[in-house]
Amino acid sequence: MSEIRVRMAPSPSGFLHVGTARTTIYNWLFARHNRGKFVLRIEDTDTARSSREMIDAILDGIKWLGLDWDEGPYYQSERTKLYQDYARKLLETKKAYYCFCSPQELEDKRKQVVAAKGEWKYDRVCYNLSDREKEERIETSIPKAVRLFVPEGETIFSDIVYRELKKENKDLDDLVILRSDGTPTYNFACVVDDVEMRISHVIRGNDHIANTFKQVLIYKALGIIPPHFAHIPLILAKDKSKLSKRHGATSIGEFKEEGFLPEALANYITLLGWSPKEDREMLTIDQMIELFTLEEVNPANPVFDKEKLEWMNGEYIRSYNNEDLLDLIIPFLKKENLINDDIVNQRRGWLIGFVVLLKERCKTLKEFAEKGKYFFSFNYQYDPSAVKKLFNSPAAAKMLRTFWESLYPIDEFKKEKIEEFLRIQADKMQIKPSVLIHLVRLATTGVTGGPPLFDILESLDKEEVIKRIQKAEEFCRDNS
RNA sequence: GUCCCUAUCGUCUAGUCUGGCCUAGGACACCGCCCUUUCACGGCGGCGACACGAGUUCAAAUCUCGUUGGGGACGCCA
Repeated sequence: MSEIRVRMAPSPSGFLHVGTARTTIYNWLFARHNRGKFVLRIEDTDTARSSREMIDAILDGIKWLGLDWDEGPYYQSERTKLYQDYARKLLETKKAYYCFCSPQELEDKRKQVVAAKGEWKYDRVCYNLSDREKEERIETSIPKAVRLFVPEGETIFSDIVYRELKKENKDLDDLVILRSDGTPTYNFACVVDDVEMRISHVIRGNDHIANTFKQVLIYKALGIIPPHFAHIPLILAKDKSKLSKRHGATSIGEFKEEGFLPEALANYITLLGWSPKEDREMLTIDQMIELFTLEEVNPANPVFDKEKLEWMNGEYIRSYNNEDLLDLIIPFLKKENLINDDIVNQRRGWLIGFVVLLKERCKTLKEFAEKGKYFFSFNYQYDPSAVKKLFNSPAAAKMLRTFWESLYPIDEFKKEKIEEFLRIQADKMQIKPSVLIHLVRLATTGVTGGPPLFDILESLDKEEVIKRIQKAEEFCRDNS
């Protein structure tokens, strides 16, 4: 068997979308599984909609996911002459012909036909021109595009995911392969590049199935055996419509900002439409490479379920070692202005403690900054519904006062010691320890949930704890 | 409108190609219990699906046809 070569060919008219990301992963996994090559090609023939910024965003997204490429990126915009050579070949062999119709003319005709409830199809006026008429138009330099002549019959190809796909050629019309400005259209550039790059397997979204029939026709006209095709199902949003901006995060960059780990996202996305069987879900990249096959890709379109991605991300967070995890969290803490470089350099041990306390409670990296805000700042609000229940009486204020006063004598502010003192105070007040615990938790963190209280208090340290409880005592008094 | 694809719990899926092992398995979510100062994590349990209708067969989630639902494509965009 000849070398396995696949390619990903994003068009830089947007950021790296989850759908594109998954197609990239499938291509990459297939290449690695078969010890083949993965080529990156930027389809930027539409210069008006392409920008360097988008290209970089896409490249960064691919790298962030932990993927790489063996060749490229190639840029179609730099290969115009190549496409023209191929088009010339087709003109010479009469598999293609010049079309002098202006876009405006065609649009008018199309509108007319559609208005009369007819089926619009290019009417081949230019194909039917006499030789003299053709020469005349060429001489007067009327802009001319090149169209592929679609013969009668049917076009069939075998798809690795969808099995045999068939289409009557009469349902296709003579497609433009070279625009009047000399640039290639997508289908043509795609075929020429896949040929030139010796692509063995074309793996892309199933929204390209209709294009594939046209491309197969181009291969045939060129007298070249087409590559293998594998169309993969499209990712849908929760309401089963196409995944778009209004459904929340759809670009890889957004997931990064929300604190998702690349390996979690890659793992989850790979499982949309493919299963390793044996009820396995948590897969390392190496395991995915080993197990991935295109034949097992499910042909139906899956729905993107962010909740499951969050669960999976939590699994990855919990499996991380604390040191590495902290490094991943630091940017998020900085972004919220909770820490600065001094704290990172001088209090790393303390930060590790913070990570340990929150790691089982966060599904994303960003949540460390959200749920852990009170570790760094007194700038938090008391949860209103908790205030109603707990900070509602002079008695509560008194309990808080008794407790913070009792903290002064503790010289070693360690959790065991604090707990011991709290239990003694509760006993003296003739209340259950849990009552006091809840009060102190709300006072020192503003919320009712979170890591074990005594760990939090030790982490905050004595001065800070006393200050916070004093403030809560005041609040409590004003509130009752 | 025309053409193409698709259909197992709410969601991702195993099982479908090679009918019987399926009173349909797992995961997320949800609910309950246990652990526990709280929230989580973890453990245990529960809820929950073969879209519908014909046909083939001793036997159908699995094969065939139709219906319905969903998706996609119909550009001198990619």
